[in-house]
Amino acid sequence: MSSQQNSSEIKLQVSYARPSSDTIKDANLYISGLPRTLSQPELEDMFACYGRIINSRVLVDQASGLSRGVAFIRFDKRAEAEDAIKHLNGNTPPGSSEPITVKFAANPNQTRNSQMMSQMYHGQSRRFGGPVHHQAQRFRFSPMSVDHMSSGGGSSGNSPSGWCIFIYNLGQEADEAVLWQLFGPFGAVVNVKVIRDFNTNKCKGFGFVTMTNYEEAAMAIHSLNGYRLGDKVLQVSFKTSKGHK
DNA sequence: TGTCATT
Repeated sequence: MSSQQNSSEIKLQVSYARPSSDTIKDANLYISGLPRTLSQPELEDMFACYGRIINSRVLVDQASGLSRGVAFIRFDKRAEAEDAIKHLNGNTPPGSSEPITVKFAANPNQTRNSQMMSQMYHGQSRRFGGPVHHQAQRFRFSPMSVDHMSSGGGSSGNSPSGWCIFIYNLGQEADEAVLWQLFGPFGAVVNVKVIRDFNTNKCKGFGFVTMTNYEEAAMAIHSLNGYRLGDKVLQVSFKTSKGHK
């Protein structure tokens, strides 16, 4: 009696590794700006007519479990991937308001070089160290009063497990610790991320913070928008999906 | 000055 089969069934696909060759090299695509509602099969449907899809993945935000609107698709051949870029890059999928970006994915092991490079410039990263913390603490709030509109309902930046905040005008040396320091005093912070250039590993000037409670997030935004960090003035707002005309 | 996440 086999007891392995319950109500759910998992199928494993096993195959020989494909021999590496130039025609199948660099056939991996990075797609961003996808509708958050798009599932992996739907994604594959969009791309299937340009070639044979070897595999695909939709990135999911760990905190919320929702799609991040970013995906990868590996085609069988590079020419197929190029074709997909030509036809789909900049297109707006039916029912969406936002064009997608389709381009070749960066190779993850390129990161190593740049990370080593950034260690060599270790020298001057303490510029925002000290006073940041107590500046933010001046904006106290009362945590007792904030539970009635915790999540949901809004139209920007919210998700089942938090409110996503966009922070613009971070310095190149900014890191996650700075974001924790800035937003932590305002309430429950679920997650922070500094967006870095893939090649240089320098901060691209912006980042994201997810906070659990709407009122705390709103207070943080109110207080930190316009805040001077190092020699830059931050712009802080709920995350939008890009293009806000 | 300018803006949304690279498995």
